[in-house]
Amino acid sequence: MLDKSFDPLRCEQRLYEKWEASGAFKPKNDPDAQPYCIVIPPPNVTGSLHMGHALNNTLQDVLIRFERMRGKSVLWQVGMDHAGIATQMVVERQLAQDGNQSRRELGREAFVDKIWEWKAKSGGTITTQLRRLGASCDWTRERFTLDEGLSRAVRKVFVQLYKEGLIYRAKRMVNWDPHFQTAISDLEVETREVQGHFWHFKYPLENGETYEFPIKHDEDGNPTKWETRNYISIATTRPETMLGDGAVAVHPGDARYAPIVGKRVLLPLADRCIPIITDEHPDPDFGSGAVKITGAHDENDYAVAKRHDLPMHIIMDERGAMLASDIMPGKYVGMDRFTARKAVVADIDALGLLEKIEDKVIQQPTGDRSGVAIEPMLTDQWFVDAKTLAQPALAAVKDGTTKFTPKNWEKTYFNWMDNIQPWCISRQLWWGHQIPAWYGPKIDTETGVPVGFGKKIFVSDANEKKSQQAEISIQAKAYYGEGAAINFVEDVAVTSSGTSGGKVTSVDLMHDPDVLDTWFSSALWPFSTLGWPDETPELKRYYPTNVLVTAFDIIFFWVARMMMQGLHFMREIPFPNVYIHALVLDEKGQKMSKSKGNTIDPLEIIDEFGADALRYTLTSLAAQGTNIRMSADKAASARNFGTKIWNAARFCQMNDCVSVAGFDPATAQEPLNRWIISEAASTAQKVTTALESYRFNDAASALYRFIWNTYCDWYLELIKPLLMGNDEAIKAETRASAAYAFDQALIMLHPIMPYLTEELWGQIAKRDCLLISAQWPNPSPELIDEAAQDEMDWVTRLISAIRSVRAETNVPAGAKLPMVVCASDAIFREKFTRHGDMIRRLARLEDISFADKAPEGALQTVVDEVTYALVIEGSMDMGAERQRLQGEITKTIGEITRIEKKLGNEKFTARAPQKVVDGEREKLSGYQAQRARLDEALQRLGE
RNA sequence: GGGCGAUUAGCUCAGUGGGAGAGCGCCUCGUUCACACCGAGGAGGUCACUGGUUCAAUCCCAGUAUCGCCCA
Repeated sequence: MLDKSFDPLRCEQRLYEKWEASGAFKPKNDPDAQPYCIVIPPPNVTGSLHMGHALNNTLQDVLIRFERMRGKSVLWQVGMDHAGIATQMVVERQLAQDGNQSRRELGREAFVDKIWEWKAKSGGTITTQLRRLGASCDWTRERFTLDEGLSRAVRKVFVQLYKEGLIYRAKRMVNWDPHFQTAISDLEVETREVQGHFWHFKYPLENGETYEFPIKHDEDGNPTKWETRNYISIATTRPETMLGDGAVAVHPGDARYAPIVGKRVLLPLADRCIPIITDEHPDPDFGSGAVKITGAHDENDYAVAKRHDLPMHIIMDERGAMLASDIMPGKYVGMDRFTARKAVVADIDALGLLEKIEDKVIQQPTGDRSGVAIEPMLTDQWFVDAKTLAQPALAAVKDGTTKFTPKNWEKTYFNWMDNIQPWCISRQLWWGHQIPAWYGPKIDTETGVPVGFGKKIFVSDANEKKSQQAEISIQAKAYYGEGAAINFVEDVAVTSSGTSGGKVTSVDLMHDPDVLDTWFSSALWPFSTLGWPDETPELKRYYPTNVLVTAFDIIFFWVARMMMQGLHFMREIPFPNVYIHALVLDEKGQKMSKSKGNTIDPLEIIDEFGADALRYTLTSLAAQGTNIRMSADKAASARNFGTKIWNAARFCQMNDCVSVAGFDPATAQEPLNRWIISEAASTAQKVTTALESYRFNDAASALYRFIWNTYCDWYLELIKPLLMGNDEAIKAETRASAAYAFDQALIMLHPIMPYLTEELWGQIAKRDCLLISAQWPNPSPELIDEAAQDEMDWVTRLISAIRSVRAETNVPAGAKLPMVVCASDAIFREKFTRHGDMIRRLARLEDISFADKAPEGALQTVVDEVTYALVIEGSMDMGAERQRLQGEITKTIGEITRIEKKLGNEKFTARAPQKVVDGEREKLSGYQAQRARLDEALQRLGE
């Protein structure tokens, strides 16, 4: 006998282990089975399960379990990425807390060892949590982006792209994170609005020169008043950058400054002169119309500086402190950028050159992980020519080879791909794939002498340090000459080279210390995890994968980059479908975030309500194109749904409704049984179609309706009299049908609520296999019996109508009333012979008789043009009954008027489809007949 | 500034060119041997606004308003 209810905490782990041990998580070893593969969007090794993961992985698991039950050979490829910055941050913080040496004190190798230790001990919390969620991924194939195999793929891709000219090293403006002291990609920078200032400075003209600056204008904009100025006014939100100014720019059409263009200003504090130039960049209507140009520290200024060949002074070091150089006044050297900002403002003020300070809301670029202001900096970095790689990726979506669901996300994808920028892939970190490039000096073509360390680059995709150095040595000797001794050094500051007799005798090479962006390896995920660059059977069988399931905020990170790399290296898209699901918000519709403190921990929901409840909630809310507001209340009602199913199973068990081997649902005779079999079949169609088209909420609600509203509320109630009757044949058929329909429900609900369904599956009957491996329903259309559906529809409507009358006229709930059916034809009597017991029981009737007319003073209701009279003892509330009937009549008249008006419109009858017109006529006559019955009923009540 | 989306019952949200739906909440009744994490019944909505297309618009189109998100 089943317990009173399902106990998730007691069952979940046991069931999960059973599934895993059964081998169900591994692809089916059947060459004829159709392959189906999803690669998990790799969670970050430092991460723990949040609601977004819970949704993302629930939906993947629903698809995976569904396709597995459909008999496909299913691979859910799982794994994690190494999350360069995040992981390094976590371990550095931990070292600091434990009072250990810092990263730099420890040295690179020891530090990386520490990270591996950390990973072994604390990394990958999320994989345990995915198990709790019920994710049925193939753990035997779990991968990590820093695995040997995946690292090999990364090196191969890097080297090939380099040789193809699609990866290059260049000095460009990058987003520099002074906290982590590394470059980061555009996508890791978020713009935050902060309260800042606009400082207006005066830059005096060289040698005290003056000019006439217009200060008043007439209506036509012609100047009417001038003042004599010996300075040019500029404004800035980042005063400290003025120390690196290379020019002041004005718009070429700006007449105010025409007299001084080409002259120079004396840059205050720095005491050097910079030119006044013209460029299209300054907006004459904004501020003073003059702009300071700091070519090395601002994206726009960089463009101007390049156009005019201005010097680009790098004024900060990697920590954002002022850098010693010949242009940097000693006073500021070593000052943090924000300290320097204050100092510069104070010093300018002291010189009397601070014109004014305005408050201003600044769009501050901020590191999404560090939270500090990002500094645009001119540095040497590696870049991917994303524009070129984007072209095939763009085309594949344009021509429908890869489809987005919902489709409108394609626009977002196009928009980003069309405006794609070179992708900065080098990171000044230690945790990650070290860039497989080695630097050496370039041979001067004139003198034959090695010059300019770093100007010559060698690459190798070999796997071991030794073989890399061997390969690089061969390349180096080919370049520097066979006689050159090749030394590998660790520090760029100590490189040397030797020459003798015009030949290179020795040369130092250095491995690039930087690592690649984590996303560089994640982009290879759909094929690197399947074994590439080896031609493994998995790669052959499962690439392209079937669908990528992810949230929209990751379209740029994953989808776009996986598309680019997949197409380039596999010559084929990585997935034909991209399903973009909702974001999970809190109850108030706000993004969940730790800083806001409004997160809902999925594990807490699992602890309280069970994994199934969480999964059902998320699935039922996963409507396309909308976001999800999560709350514990919603999980509670999903839990209640589970309890309902559990108790239906208990009922079946108590009544010996156990699935019968070899039972053919098509042979059922009883309309009631034929009906529930029909309903199960049409539910199967709905759920299958819904899951095939990623309409998860439709699948969930179809199952909810079938199980709760159809099976529990009606079917189980209706079979009670049959099960208590004496007809053994009917009882047997009913038991078998009840068990069959329930099994169907369990099977179809399994992908969404795997634990509870598996537990019931095992408990209520002897089975050949676990539910996870059971076969998905593929009901033949002949199981759908419209006549049975119509008949049971009538039964349920009649019962509802009688219950409604009873409740509205305050008939005591327990009272059993006799009912008179005001119809006498044989077919009708026969219906009651078949279903009388059920109707009597559910409508609480004592006895059903037939007559032409309703008896005086009875409650009456009309269903399908037939009047049913409930005879009650003693006096009833005539007023209430009259009011009730009058209400029904009013409603009916409303319908009649509406349809008559429609049918009275000649254009309608002429132009609307015949089917619609006929339908309306039929409805009209139905309502008219009903109204006649209701009128009679009212009259019979008497005055 | 550009783009996307939303606006339907008290709340959260589905949905459809032809009779407005669910869950939760609310009201009334009920502990009949699956289930009170329940059952029965009920109240509650000019489907944001203004135009247009159509025989017919909550749905399609245009515009307006409000809100949200992404990008600059």
